[in-house]
Amino acid sequence: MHGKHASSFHENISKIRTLIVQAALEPGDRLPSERELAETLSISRASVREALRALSFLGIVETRHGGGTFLCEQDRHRYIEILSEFIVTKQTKASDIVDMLRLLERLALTEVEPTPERVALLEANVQTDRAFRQHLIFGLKNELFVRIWSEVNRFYDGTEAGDLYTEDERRRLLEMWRGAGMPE
Amino acid sequence: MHGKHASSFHENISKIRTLIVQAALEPGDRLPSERELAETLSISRASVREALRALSFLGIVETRHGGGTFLCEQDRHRYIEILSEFIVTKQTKASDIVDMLRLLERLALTEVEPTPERVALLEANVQTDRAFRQHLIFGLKNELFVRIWSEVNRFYDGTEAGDLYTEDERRRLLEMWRGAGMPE
DNA sequence: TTCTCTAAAGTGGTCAGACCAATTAAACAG
DNA sequence: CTGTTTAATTGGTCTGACCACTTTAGAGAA
Repeated sequence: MHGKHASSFHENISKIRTLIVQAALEPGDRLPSERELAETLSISRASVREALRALSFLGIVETRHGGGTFLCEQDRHRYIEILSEFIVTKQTKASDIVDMLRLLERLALTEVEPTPERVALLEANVQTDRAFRQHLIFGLKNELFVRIWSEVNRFYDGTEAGDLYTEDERRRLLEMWRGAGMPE
Repeated sequence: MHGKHASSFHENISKIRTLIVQAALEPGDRLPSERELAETLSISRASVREALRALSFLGIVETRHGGGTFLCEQDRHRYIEILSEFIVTKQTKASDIVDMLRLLERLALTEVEPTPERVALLEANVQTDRAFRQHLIFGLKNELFVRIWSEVNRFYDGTEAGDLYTEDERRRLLEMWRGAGMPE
């Protein structure tokens, strides 16, 4: 027997966070490279990457292709409290939820470039309301945005309210998007 | 042969979510195995895993070692649980906060009609970043939207990061808005 | 048959090495 | 010193393998 694989996903995250603390890294500083981390922590690079991806998703770390991995501003954020509050108290009007989703998704249309691939992707999913909206949102690269949308949308799903757009509306949105092309 | 890298992290998440919807999976159902997903979506298993990890963080999916990957129960409890977890970790990229605010405010410009009164109001406040943006947002009638913006912005204020736009930018936004005029 | 137990198959978790893509730093020419 | 080119660094993805855990199917005993 060999008892290897002593590492686990959460332990790896913990290791990296410990390393950040012990190295006295400050917001903006660059972490060791993934290869270096792998060797230092005695885990594979793939595991390092999964841990870093999680830290990135949590907003602790930021990666730049070819540049390195950097420590984010470690600020406390209230926005999740907001969402939890509005969910718990659920004083929110259902119509506000719908409006919110429509606004966010419409925003995605104005902010994301309508490349041929993206257009094709949406076109292929125009028949399914939820799939269509998901692809719309995930076009944005802002993870905070995706998270907020996910939570609001989950709430919406809980209401069993059916489709947010009709297929005609979705097709019209798609046309408008393709037609828009270039801002400024 | 190693060939193309047509995939990206966000696209992969999108693909998997689409697959979940199209397969009409219900909470508790098992997703295809990672290997199967990799082949179906034409991406590597490593990429599938990174995407699944993200979905796991979003509370959409749950993995069991040796058992499989399952769609989460989407009841309220689970959902509060996720939020509380986010609250505990309370980490978010500052850049995402900034992006979020800019997106929301830009959205307000496209959604709110530039009536003479509103234009005058913004013009009167164009010298102060905070006031300008606030009047922008309050043009939207969606309470949830305003609430989320308020909280996110409060956090932003906490960072003492200074103005979000320069005065020139604000003036340009104003001009763009006034020029846009009429939707549909 | 029915039950138990074991071996095999299936699935997520990890690892290793390779190549691609973007950035950065160094070497170079002017 | 400045701008350009080249090499090294680093994150992103792919492939294939093996480990650890779970589930399932089949063999064997009652």
